[in-house]
Amino acid sequence: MPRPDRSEERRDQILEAAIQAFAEKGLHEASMDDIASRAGLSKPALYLYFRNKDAIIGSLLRFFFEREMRGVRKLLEAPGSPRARLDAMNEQFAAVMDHMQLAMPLLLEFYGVATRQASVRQSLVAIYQDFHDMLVNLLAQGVAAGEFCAMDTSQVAFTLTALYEGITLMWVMAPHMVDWRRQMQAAQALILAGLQPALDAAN
Amino acid sequence: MPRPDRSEERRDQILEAAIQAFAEKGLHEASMDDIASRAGLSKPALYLYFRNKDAIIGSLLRFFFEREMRGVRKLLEAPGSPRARLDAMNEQFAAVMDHMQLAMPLLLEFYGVATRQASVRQSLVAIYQDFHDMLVNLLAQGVAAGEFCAMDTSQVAFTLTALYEGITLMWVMAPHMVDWRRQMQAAQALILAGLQPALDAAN
Amino acid sequence: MPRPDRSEERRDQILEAAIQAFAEKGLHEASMDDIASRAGLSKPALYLYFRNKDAIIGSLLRFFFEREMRGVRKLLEAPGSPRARLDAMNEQFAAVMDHMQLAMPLLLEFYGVATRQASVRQSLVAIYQDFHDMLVNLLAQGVAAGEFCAMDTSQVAFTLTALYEGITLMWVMAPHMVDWRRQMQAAQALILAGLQPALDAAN
Amino acid sequence: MPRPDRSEERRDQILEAAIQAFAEKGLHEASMDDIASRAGLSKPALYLYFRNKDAIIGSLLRFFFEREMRGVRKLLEAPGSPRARLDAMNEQFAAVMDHMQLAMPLLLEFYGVATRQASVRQSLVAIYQDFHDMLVNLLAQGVAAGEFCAMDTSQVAFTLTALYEGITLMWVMAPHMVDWRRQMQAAQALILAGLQPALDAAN
DNA sequence: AATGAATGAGATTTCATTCAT
DNA sequence: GATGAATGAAATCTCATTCAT
Repeated sequence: MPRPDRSEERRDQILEAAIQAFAEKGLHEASMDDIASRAGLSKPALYLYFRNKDAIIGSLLRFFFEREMRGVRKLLEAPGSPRARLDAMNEQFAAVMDHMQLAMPLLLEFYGVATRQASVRQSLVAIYQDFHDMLVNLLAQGVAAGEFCAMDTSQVAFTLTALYEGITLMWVMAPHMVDWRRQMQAAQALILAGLQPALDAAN
Repeated sequence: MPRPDRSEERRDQILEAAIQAFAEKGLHEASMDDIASRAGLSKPALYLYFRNKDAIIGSLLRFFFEREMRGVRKLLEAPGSPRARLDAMNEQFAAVMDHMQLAMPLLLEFYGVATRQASVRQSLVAIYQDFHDMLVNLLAQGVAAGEFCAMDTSQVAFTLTALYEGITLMWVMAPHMVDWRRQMQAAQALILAGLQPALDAAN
Repeated sequence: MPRPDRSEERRDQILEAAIQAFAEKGLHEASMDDIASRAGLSKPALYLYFRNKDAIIGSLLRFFFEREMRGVRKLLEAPGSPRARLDAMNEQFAAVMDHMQLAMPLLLEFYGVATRQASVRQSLVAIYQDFHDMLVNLLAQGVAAGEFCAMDTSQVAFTLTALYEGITLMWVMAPHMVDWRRQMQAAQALILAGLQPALDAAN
Repeated sequence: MPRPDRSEERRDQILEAAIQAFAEKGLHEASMDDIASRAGLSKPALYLYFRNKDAIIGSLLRFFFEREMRGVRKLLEAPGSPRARLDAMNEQFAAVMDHMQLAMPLLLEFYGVATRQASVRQSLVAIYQDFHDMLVNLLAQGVAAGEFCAMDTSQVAFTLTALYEGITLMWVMAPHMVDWRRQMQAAQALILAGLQPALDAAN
């Protein structure tokens, strides 16, 4: 009688432990021992599920990024007016941020990894691209529906993406001074103010 | 005959080498040996000028941050209309980015350091604050001069700051796809479009 | 099937090797490598059982001192007349000295450590105190039994303790010239000669 | 005009500094830098006067030991009865101890060095021998003068020497608990009590 | 005579990784 | 599948010692 494959389960257990260890001590400072003890496993056990430390980091990267991409995709398919969906998106990301505050330093270290590993960098760029494309789509719908004036949708999408990144970065550095939700809403309002549908003068 | 003091010179030489080594290999992966060989010195010589590796990183951090703050301060005192000065600022930062492309991964790692060291984090936050304050000042002048409509200057300043950070981050990840100068100009134009003085025509 | 715990065994193995290495080369000159090779282990293996080199030295110190204290305690409980027990004590220590000749330089270095580390110094002083107390006890019994005349037992005990230390020190420096056993017996006889019970003839 | 030779002066200056540094930090822990800075000289200057660190330690050893031997010699030639001269000797050594308390840890480390270097060991043994011979002489005079009963002068001299060493050792370890002067006097009295001239029962 | 500057050699310690069970 | 035990490799740092001036 074959036992159920606990492989997947164990991998998740390890990744969870790795997130904790990395977030707490840093990507380099956290040792395999740190991860093993948090996972309640022995050190060699880690090597049964991951080839080495880099493999753990890689898996974690994919885990983070894929989740982000899933989030983006969902929004793309959500119902509602473009404006409402932008608001919903902010809301959703704000919620994620709240939950992820502790892991944020880790995310930042992932950016550091990305600068050195082309493959990682490309994953990240792919996310930007996806997000950008979705925004373009959303904005175009808004223009078509007369919610926004004519615009260079790609350009505006890029700006919004950069705002997401920038506000997040600042929030990570000074969580007590930056209210992610409020700042993002305000920033978006500022952008959209310049994109009122005609009757007014357009750019 | 007292020999000239080469101390400062050597320190710079080492910091220069450290920038190279760190940018190339990463903050943790670059060893003291890597730095020493790039500086054309022996390893122990490094310890004549810096107490330890952290001291080198610390000096480098201060070096980067202080330069950034100097840049910001200069802009505050520059002549010209607010709009023109915003443009000049973009231009200046764009030029800096061009020169710093190789060191950007290092800068990103510094952000990682910042998330773990309160003192570093505070230096960084101080820069944000300075930049923000300067922008508030600039925007207020623009409002007073009738160049912009009434606004929450602090809010707009924050948004512009976040844009700087966000665009830079994206540019670091995909330098070939992101044209810092153009994107920043466009993003700023977008913001300012919503801040036209009332009842006037567009720019 | 749980493997037997070899932990204690390994620790002893390392301490044994450390004694050899330290005795041979000196406390500072003997490196972790020296200890490891004598123990037939790799250097990192040492760190599985001792936090660092100081921990090894500390364990060794305790090992030496505790053994000495055990020796002292046993004597306290031994049977026989006070005089006979003093002789027995000399005999026992003489035997120990014979076996420990090689480790004596190490012991001397421990004294050096003791001068710089209060905790070590206190352990050593505690041994002196124990030894002294035991001798006081013994002498008091002798006085009570009429074997010795009245005396300042504490003072005499101190003198005997100092003799033990002094003779040992001289023997370490010149083992070929100093016969520990004979010198100690003679010295003790000299002291006891002045402590004849009143009005009695000599021994 | 030849300047006066400052060589000797400089050497003493360095040795003085070395005593301080060694006493404070320990023979191994004190670095050439420590010595140089205490001597108010540069590090290379030390090498103008001493071939290396060991040479400094060697000089210091000789310095200490020779002074001790000079002290011993003086006593030999002093006037007075044997008993009185023994008392005077104690007094003198007690005074030395008072002044040397800080350097005592250093002396102990010298013993450690002695265990590893035959030449040093021999110097030390020579001192023991000198001291012993002087005591033999003194005791013989006392016997001749009827101050002491007949005895094995060599044996008694050895015991007294060991007492000096032992009491000093214990005093170094517990200076607050051991009063060198008092203990040495008492111990000597104890010995001499057994060496009363005849009329009483001899040993 | 004197020293600022430099370095070769080596010490301790850590860690990712593997073996034997 | 799991792990206690072990290690090769490398990193940081220190120090006695020496040049070049």
